[in-house]
Amino acid sequence: MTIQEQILNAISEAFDKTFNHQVAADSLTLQPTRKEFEGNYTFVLFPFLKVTRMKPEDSGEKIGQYLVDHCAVVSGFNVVKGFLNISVNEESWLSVFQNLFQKENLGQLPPKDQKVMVEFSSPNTNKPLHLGHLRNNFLGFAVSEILSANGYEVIKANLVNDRGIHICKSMVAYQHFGEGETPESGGLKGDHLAGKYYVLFDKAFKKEINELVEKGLSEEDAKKQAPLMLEAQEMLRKWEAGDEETVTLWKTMNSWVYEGFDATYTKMGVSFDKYYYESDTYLLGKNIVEEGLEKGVFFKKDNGSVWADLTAEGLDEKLVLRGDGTSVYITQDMGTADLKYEDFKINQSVYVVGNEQDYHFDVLFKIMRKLGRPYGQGLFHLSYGMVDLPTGKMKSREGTVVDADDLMQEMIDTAASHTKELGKIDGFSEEQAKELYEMLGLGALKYFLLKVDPKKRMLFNPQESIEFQGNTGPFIQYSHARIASILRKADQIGVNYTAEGFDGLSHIEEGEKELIILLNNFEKKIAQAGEELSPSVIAQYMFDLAKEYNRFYAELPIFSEENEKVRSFRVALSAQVAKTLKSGMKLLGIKVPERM
RNA sequence: GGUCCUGUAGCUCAACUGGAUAGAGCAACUGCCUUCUAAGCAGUAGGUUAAAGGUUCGAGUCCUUUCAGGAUCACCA
Repeated sequence: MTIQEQILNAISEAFDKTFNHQVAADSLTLQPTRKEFEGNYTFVLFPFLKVTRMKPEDSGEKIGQYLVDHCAVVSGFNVVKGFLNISVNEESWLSVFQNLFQKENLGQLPPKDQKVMVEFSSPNTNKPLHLGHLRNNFLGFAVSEILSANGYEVIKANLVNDRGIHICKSMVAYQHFGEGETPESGGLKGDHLAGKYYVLFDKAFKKEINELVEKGLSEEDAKKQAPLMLEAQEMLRKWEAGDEETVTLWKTMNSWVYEGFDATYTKMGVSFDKYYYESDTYLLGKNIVEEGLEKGVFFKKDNGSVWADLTAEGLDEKLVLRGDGTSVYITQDMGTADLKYEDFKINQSVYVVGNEQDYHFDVLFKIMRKLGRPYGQGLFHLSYGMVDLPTGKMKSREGTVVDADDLMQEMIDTAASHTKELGKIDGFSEEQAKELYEMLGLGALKYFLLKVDPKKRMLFNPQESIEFQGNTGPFIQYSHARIASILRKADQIGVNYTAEGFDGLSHIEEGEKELIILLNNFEKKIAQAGEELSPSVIAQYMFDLAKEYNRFYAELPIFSEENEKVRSFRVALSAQVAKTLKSGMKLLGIKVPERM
């Protein structure tokens, strides 16, 4: 039983014995006592004044006294207005720490016997990844790690958008302007090469439009009649018909792109268990349209188009199949949802997709539920806000994007120059130094993108946004490296920091108590982050813990402490903080160094 | 126009889901390296939580209205 549970049980008892009022312990809550008051946990009395029929102060006195008399963990209390502040004795905190310290699999909650698929990344194969994708990938990866720590079996899935008109645009431009360029001959990563032709298409296309407009066409007509656009549409038809030359070009260019993506994913530290390709799935879902018609979930209009009527759910009518019998986006999403279930028998499915598709997923999920899918209640859209630049929104066609590869490299370079400036790499081999720069650069970037509540849009200023001080990844990494250094020294001079080493310790300092309380919250935070699908919960916790540790580090001596038990305890406490930091940062996909 | 999201210190974000005097970081200023890593620690300053009503013992949090920013409402993806 945890300390909180013990206190709550005793409070419940107090109500029974003192006020003859029955209230279940698990319906009561404690909150951490604010720093400016004495105590560890606070019980708010206001809701119970009707029961006690006393002033708040007197009610608090009664309950507080009962706790001191009957609850072994409570050492004292005070009442301020309607707040009962409860102090827990030091032995209890020590035993909490003993338990934590000896716990195996720290940060791994018991198996839930549930499978969840997390779909994220989902790139288009006509251009390289950019800053927005970084937020998506880091979020998806972190959420996967967090769910896994919560005891779910997690399948990380990447649904690659490898077909369609936008892919054909790159292909058409390549045919016109490519002159047989390859990634090798051009010295260009494959995804960047495809992106180059996508941009070239747009340029040439705009030029054609202008020419047509000068000849007197409306802009709308010009867009439809521009030869390049007609070519792209023709290429899409050929691709769908399986035209050999088209398919060969498509395969070639996509294989270049995948090589490029692989390199980017490797650098990001992101991986997938399952790839889906839209070229395989884009025809799925038509059978569901039939099924929906039979079940009366969909209806057919005069021109043959099929619709879902969601007006009763507060939404509009939604097209699910065109009049000519061809699919729309949501048709294939319905099919893919079924496919995922058939492949893995998943209980839950998380879609990490930007908030511009909120409505789409609202519709999709409502449809799947109306169709009675067994996984219907387990569908979640992890909707995240866009990343804006100081100059406004990113537009890939206009080249106003922050490229993912470039940005990661910049971060690593900055980390390198910063580290050298501080003179922190004495004794590092070149290899080790390089590894450290990557750790720090990517740690800073990942932490920056993950510490914010996912649903909020965020501003990214390339010059100013990434810091290495304060609430940042490197701050936490630094805290870990500091402790690693302490542990090295402890081993070297032979400090026994096993549980026996500080057994029977009689007193702990305030700062140490604060650390124990924080350490004890780790699994609660993991559970919360899992429920909310929010890595920012973990990020915030990591910062709080590192901050509190650094205070401890500055205030209390370790090796110059003369009492052997106290010294052992402080090393053990440090070791536990390091373990927790490492484990928590892993949930964010961030590595921590032993030295920096 | 309908629907949804967001609005907290100059900037970037918190606030344990309705609790005490709204907290951190950055930027500014002041201290602390002859003891375990100063990418650190301590402190000063910075707020009408966009605005106005309401609900109650209590509201940044819930409700209503207004304002501002964004997204979305295609036989596009």
